[in-house]
Amino acid sequence: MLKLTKLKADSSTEQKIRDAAKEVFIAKGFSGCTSREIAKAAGMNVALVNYYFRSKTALFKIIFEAAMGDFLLSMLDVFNTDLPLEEKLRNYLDREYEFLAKYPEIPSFIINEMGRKDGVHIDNTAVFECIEHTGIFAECKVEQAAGRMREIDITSITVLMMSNCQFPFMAAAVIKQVHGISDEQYEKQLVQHKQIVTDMLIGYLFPGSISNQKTQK
Amino acid sequence: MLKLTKLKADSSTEQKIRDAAKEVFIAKGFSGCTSREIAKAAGMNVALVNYYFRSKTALFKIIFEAAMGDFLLSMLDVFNTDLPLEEKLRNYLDREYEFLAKYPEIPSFIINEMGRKDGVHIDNTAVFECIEHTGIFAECKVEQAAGRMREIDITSITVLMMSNCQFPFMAAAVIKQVHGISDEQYEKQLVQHKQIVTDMLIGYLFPGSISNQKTQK
DNA sequence: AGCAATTTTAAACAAACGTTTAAAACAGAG
DNA sequence: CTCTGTTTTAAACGTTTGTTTAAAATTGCT
Repeated sequence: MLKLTKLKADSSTEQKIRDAAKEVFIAKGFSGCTSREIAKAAGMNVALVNYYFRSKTALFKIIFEAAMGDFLLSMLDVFNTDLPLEEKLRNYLDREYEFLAKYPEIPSFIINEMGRKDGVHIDNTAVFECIEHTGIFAECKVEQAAGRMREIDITSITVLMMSNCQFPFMAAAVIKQVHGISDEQYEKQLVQHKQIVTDMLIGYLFPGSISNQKTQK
Repeated sequence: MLKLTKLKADSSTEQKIRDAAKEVFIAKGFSGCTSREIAKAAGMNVALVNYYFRSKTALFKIIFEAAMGDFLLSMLDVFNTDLPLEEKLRNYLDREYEFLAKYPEIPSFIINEMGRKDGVHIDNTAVFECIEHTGIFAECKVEQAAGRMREIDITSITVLMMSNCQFPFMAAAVIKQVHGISDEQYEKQLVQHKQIVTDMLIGYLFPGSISNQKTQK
């Protein structure tokens, strides 16, 4: 055999570094952590980080794109169902809060790193068309034309959804400090905030819907 | 005279460093920039940063608290008017979008730095009571008791407001890249998004208000 | 002018950074 | 066991980091 010994390598060490890097990068950002910190978190020597992944920058790109992917995947398979639009959006909100409860730091991570002057740049067409391919946008336009959905451009709809899902997790530290509430209290807060957000968004986007006639409280 | 010469010092150099630090810190965060970068932005020698402000950390605290103050002040004098609550919230949304158009990076800055494990910690009671002292929360409870405002806890109300104001500015880079729109296009987007947010929030918080009967576009 | 205090500078400091090296430890095949 | 390629280690690399130093320039006062 020529060089098939290489195939077994990708299990332990490389994956441990990848996992540690994911945790550290997402928690602290690219410039907020060091190669040695990642190595230590993985229980490895510093040199191994560059042995498996050429450089800190190269490793970061891998982690970032994976995070971006996880985030996208979570929304895509909600949109790929064939429920009515309103139910799809309800499910999206459910899923989003569920995802964010599990990975609350990912939106900050993506937003910060993409906002940096010298930050990462994604293939914009890929992400957008990935979502558009689910037909969700077309579906919105159909509902809007039928008068069942409020006439708002797609961009604003997505910003409304993202704002009300992601911000409560991104600003958790500030909100907890300002309102002087504990971690457990804020978790409960988030549960009821999800309900409020759902009521508000569905009520606003589908003004005539039967599901929000006198559903206040 | 003993040592009154010191009084004139605070005009030029010190202020230039402060201004440069504000710009650089807010744009890149504490760990995203260096002392030398700040000095260069101010056109000064590195040592002067530590001559006027003991350390990078000390300078950062000053900048952070100033940013926090600016942000608070902007909302406080809206709440200190004696307009009806609904008008107050409308004005708040106006002011917030105006402020954020001018300083779009401040929310990210505050949220990121306060979210860091070893990040800055504010005097939580100070900020909260500063807002409470305007009577805005009491006013909400009065309106809620009178059945004119939806029964939602104060925390959720503030989170709703902040989410829909701050997030569109914080995530600007991501949204622009994903939707493939230019800076100018996104500015227009924000103008109409403000209107949408206002309609939605007012409509949700004051369900019976005359100002949102059939105001859909 | 001359003097004392303040402000600015260039240089240096140790520590930490990302990255590379060269040798050691390990694995599998003959 | 030996040999070969892969994985891991400790050490060092040249920079850059925040900070300090000590000398130079500047200022304000008499």
